[in-house]
Amino acid sequence: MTVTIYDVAREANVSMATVSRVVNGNPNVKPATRKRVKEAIEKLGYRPNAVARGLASKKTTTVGVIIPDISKGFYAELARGISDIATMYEYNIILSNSDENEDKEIRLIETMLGKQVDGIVLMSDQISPGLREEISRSTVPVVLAGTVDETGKIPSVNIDYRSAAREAVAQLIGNGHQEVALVTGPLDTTINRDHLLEGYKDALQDAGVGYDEGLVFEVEDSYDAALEAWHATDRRPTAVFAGSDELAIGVIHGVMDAGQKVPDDVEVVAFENTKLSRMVRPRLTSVVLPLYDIGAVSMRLLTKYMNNEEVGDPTFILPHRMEVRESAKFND
Amino acid sequence: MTVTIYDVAREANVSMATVSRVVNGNPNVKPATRKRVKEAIEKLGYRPNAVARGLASKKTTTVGVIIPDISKGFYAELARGISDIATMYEYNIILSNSDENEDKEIRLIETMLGKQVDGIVLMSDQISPGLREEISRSTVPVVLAGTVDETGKIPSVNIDYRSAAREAVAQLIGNGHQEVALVTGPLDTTINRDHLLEGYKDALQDAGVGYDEGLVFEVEDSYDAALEAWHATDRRPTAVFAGSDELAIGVIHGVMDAGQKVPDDVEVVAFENTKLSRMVRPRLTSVVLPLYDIGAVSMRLLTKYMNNEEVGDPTFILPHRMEVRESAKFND
DNA sequence: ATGAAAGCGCTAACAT
DNA sequence: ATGTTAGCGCTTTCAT
Repeated sequence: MTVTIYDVAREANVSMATVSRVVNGNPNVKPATRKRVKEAIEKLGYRPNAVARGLASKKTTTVGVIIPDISKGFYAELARGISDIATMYEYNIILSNSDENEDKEIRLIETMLGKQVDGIVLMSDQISPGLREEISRSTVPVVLAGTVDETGKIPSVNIDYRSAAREAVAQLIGNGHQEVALVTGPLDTTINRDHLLEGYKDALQDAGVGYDEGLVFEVEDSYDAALEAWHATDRRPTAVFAGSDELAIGVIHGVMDAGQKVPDDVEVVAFENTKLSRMVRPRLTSVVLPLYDIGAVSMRLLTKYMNNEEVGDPTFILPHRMEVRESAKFND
Repeated sequence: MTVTIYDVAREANVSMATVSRVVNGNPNVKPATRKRVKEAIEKLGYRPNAVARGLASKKTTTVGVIIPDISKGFYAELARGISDIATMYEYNIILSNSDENEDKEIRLIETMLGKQVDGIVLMSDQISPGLREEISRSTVPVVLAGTVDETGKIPSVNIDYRSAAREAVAQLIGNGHQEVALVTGPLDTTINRDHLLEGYKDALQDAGVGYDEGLVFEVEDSYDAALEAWHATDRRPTAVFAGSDELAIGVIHGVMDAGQKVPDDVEVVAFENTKLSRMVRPRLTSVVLPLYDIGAVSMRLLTKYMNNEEVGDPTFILPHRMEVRESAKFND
């Protein structure tokens, strides 16, 4: 039924070793025999069995990708960057959703190692001690994409979220706002707690503005949650820094529902710059997270580790910038 | 370095076959020896090599997923459905983006077959003859998710797009509109050409309304394209059926830019019902495509084929419905 | 430039 | 209930 390297060898009157050589592009084959082998391959419709190859060579040319939820735009964008570079280097990807569940994450790493992946790209909100332990035990390289490891030991690719937040809030303050709110997803994730919130505080402190806990809205990471939070509060800050485009839109609609205008009464800066940011009115001024690039760079980084190339500092920081549209106006 | 089944066997004083049995949950093992083996596994940190297992058993418990573009919400949602059911049945997924490119699609199938996947889920706008040929040659089952095969030979899971379009347009006409526009993505895809457009025509015909080609706007599948199309035309239909949420939002903003109101002056029905539909104002009335379910059902179907279970009609049609919000008002 | 032969780590008869 | 023995289809020395 299945055509093997033996069948090809017989057909071409050579040994299987020779067939293996032409299949793998080894130059030590006389052109004439190479031609004969190729014809035999064509004639028999031979297709190399990657599993057998993987067993013999101990390389599978596939990498594992662990993602919280592929249906979320944020991660899907990262995944596309990872995938494109993987394809470029001729790797395939085993993709699994973790739902941020530590047990699942650990189990997925185990499964992927069992499948003999050559490397792993991991995305998560948080590297728990258990996860870190598992990663450090891994027999193949692991790199984090858009995921901060507080210890800085695990290779990772990110932007400087804290500075980005700080700059955004500074711009808002620079526009004359004294009451700048922060609307963020759950503060139990590293990025929200140690980067967005801290960057927000940094900017306040830089400007000599007092920190007012009542202006920090910690909500579930969704449009509805932001909207409801705005409906529920009677605070009326004149500026808002939101932790995602979706949160920003929720806030904007909340502001509108309160009879105010964006950006005239309230300026809003978002964080992420998905295509959503251009599809709402007013359009969002947003810190742009280069998600595709983060994915791409992390995969590229992984290829280096898989080839045992020297990589200096394992912590990569990509540049970020702000896209100014209508929800907040800055002159730069 | 790597611990094999032999090492475990030696440690537990049994044969490798026995180890294999306990690893695979074969009941024919005395509890006492099972315990010894498990302890040896634990002690040595043994992890079965899935590649070796795959070579010996000719099953890899991994399936290939070919997707146009994982960064598009439409497909990401399908993918999540596929992934969840795959996980449930203990399959892993090799995920690759095709960008709707026929050559890539064919090459991906080849690669996946080379990796010995047990089955393939394919998504595409269009099953070209070349692709269909490749699929029919596949040594493992292939099922289409959210993808229509005109021949009906290839197993697939969809909704009845044509009826959905027909019903949506009929509702609009029922609201008294005589000029109902269709804003659709490229008409060279099966769904747009043979389902949305035809369903639109069906409804017109049902109601005795003449077909006016000038009311069909074929645009690139994006917010901007819809918006620009609306800016460019001087037709002022009072109702619109849009081929996606994104197109609908573009139309709505175009309508607003023309000084008209939705739904007062123009009623708009979208198609897809992404979370976007609730995040814009007015919120979208939209035909809901059960994308997650389509993905889930197609993966479930694939498991049946992989187990050689009998499946009757290979063409599965899931139910659809309309979610009425603000961009069009219906009383039902 | 080509071939022979030994694994890679496991499953799956078959035997006991 | 447990062990023995062939493979699975390929890569990779090592010879020649």
